[in-house]
Amino acid sequence: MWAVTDITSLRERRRLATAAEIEATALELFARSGSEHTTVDDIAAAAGVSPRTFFRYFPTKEDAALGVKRDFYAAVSERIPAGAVGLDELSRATAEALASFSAAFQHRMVRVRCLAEHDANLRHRALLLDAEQCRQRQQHLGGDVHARLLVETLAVALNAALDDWATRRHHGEDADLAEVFRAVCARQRALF
Amino acid sequence: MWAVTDITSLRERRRLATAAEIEATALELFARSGSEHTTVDDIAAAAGVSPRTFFRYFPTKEDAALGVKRDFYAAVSERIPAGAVGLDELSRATAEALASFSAAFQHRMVRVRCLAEHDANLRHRALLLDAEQCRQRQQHLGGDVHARLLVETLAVALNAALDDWATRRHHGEDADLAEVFRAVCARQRALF
DNA sequence: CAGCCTAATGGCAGTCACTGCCAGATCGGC
DNA sequence: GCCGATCTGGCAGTGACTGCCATTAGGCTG
Repeated sequence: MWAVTDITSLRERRRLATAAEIEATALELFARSGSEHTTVDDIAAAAGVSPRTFFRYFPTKEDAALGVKRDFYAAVSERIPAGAVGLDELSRATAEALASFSAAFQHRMVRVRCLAEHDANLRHRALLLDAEQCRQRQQHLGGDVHARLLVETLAVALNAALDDWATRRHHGEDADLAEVFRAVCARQRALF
Repeated sequence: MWAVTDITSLRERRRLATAAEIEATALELFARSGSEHTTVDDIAAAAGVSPRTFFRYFPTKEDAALGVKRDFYAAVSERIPAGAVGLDELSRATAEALASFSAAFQHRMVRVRCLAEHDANLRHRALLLDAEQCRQRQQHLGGDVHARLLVETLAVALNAALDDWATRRHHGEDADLAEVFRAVCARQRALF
């Protein structure tokens, strides 16, 4: 048991490389034929691993393409202060997290969002990840109705902003994610 | 080509009866063992139909237990005016729809909500139905960001209210659904 | 009542997602 | 070089879901 082992041991690096290879392959095949007409065997063969190994990395074929979504949640979550209980506070922290994304990461996000837009399987799986994330944050904030409303109401704005932003980006517009999010939050507030 | 044929032709009645039989069976088996450990063959056998026939009535085993959810959407949708574009207006119409439910229907709702609370498969499938419903309403209202925020923000309050209400009911409290919904809407508004 | 069209059902074979199990290869520490 | 832990591949098995075809039952028409 490697006391303070380096994050990049050989095994760790190989694992990450394999996961990345599978993810890239899945994205390419899904973009070509849609997840509906792509089998796990297809992805595994194209990525150079056995189907059995595929399932050691991802629980479903859709998950293989949604790595960026998990990274997104990780990035946002670590920017949110522990004791936040106000919508303003959470929105601001979220916007700051969005503003910190690298160009490469933003590009990955756009790609996957555009893919999911026309792919029901991907959309559904992404929805479950969203819900799971909301559940975790909600319990982290107390688990009562107030926490639920807070987390889910924010999630609505966040997802709407992400889709709006990705669409604009995909159409060539140079939209700023944090700015789009703030604008969407304002529109949501205006509903009341 | 039965010009104004009765809704309850023999065939129609038998179909509805079969669907109801399958739904009741699924609910019972899910309550006993969870959807995870219940196979379609189990449900079909207990309901007295072949597995092949089961899939002619429901696309997945989870759907067999969520009939009340589809009925719920149908009931709420038909009460919502066509040209509604304000949150207040939609909330009020929704509350009125909720107030019109029969005791029997409310009982079905409580039962399924409590079942889904501890059953990940059911919860996930219900989530997809919710999303699909939101999508439809959103497109019905124009399909822009405003429509999306409107529909999904309301859906957050509605689902939170339904779960809160079902929990109270399950604990013996005589909670009024429309009232709980209005209270949750107020709490959501107070977030801003 | 007999005949006929259509809907409903059951069975069967097939695809595919996903899992448990076991055997072989590989890596890292000694 | 040796050993324990990890990674991998293959294989068999379960279960969801579908397409196809033969049989049955409902309901209309002559």
